[in-house]
Amino acid sequence: MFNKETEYALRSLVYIQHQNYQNLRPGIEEIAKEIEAPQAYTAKILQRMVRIGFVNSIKGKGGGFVFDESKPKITLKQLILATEGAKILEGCGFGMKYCDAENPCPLHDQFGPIRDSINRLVSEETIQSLARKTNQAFKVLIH
Amino acid sequence: MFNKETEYALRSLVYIQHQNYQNLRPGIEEIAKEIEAPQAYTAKILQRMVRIGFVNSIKGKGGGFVFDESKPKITLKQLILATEGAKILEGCGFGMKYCDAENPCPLHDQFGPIRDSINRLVSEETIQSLARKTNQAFKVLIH
DNA sequence: TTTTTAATGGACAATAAGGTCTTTTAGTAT
DNA sequence: ATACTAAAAGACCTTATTGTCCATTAAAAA
Repeated sequence: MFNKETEYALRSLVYIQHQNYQNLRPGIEEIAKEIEAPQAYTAKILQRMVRIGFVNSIKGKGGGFVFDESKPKITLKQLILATEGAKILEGCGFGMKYCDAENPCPLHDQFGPIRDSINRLVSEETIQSLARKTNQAFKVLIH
Repeated sequence: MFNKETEYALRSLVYIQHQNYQNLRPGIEEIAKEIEAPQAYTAKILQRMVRIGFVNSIKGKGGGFVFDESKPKITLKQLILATEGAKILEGCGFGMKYCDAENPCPLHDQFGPIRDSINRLVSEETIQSLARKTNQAFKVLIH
C-alpha cells in the first residue's frame, strides 16, 4: 500500500512511541531489528523524522529516540505527506486532472467514497493512537 | 493511486475500446496523443498488453489496436495484476506478513473494509464497462 | 579528561520505474 | 513486385527509490 520509506517510518515511530509509553528509549539498532528493516536505511529515515520535528533524538550512552509529550500528536496523514506525498490521498485513479462530479472519469463515482475513507482514516489515526493499540509482541507480527 | 504503467495501460485500453465501439481502430500515435502519455512508452506498454492477450494489434496501413469481442471482458484487477502486481490489493498498511483478525496490526480494523472496497471495485469494473461510461470528449479531461 | 556510546552527515551503490531511439518485421495498397 | 505504413523488438538512457558505508559529532560514563 505505502512505499518502503513510509512503512519503515510508520513502524519505527509507532515502535518508539510504544517503548516510550513504557519509559524506554530505543536506539537505532534495536528499532531496526524489531521492525525488521535495514538498519542504515532506517537510521536515515529517522534522521529525517528528527529534522522534521516528529521525534527527538538523544546522542551518546543511554541515548535513542523519544517523543516530546508536549507536542501535538502526529497524524498518519502528516507522516505520509512527509514521506511519499499526497499521491495516494488525492487525484483520481484514471490520472485525470479535472475529475469531479461535473466531469467525472469513468471511475469517479465508485472511487470517490474509497478515497474519502482513506483520507478519513489517515486524518484520524496518529502515531500515538496506533502505539496504544500495539499491545502484543511487536516483532513477531512483521514478515 | 496507481503507477504510471497501470495508468497509461488503463487509459489506452479504455480509449481503444471506446474507439472500437465506434468502429474505429486507433494507432499508437493517436492513442498516445489522446491519453496524453509519452508515445514510445505507451507503445511499449501496449506491446505488453498484446503479448498478454488483452488486446490485438494489426500492422501496416489501416492498422492499429482492436479488442477481440469474442474474448472475455478484462477486469481492472486483471490489468493491475499484469502491470504493478497485487501490492495495492492485498497486504496491510503496516507491512505485516501475518495481519488478520486474530493478530491484527494497529490499522487492521479500519483498513480491512477499505481494502475490501478497492478489491470489489477492481473486480467488478472492466475495460469495457469503463469504455461505456466514457461518453464525453476523452482528451480534455486528462491533465 | 578520556573513553565509550550512539546519532548525524554525506558520499556512494544497486535496483526499479519511467522513458527514448533506432532498426526490423509484417501487413496494406498501388 | 514495390512502396508505404504501422507495430515489434531491443538497446539504451534518466530519474527515483531503496539501500550501504564510513567518518564525524555530541553526549554520557568512567
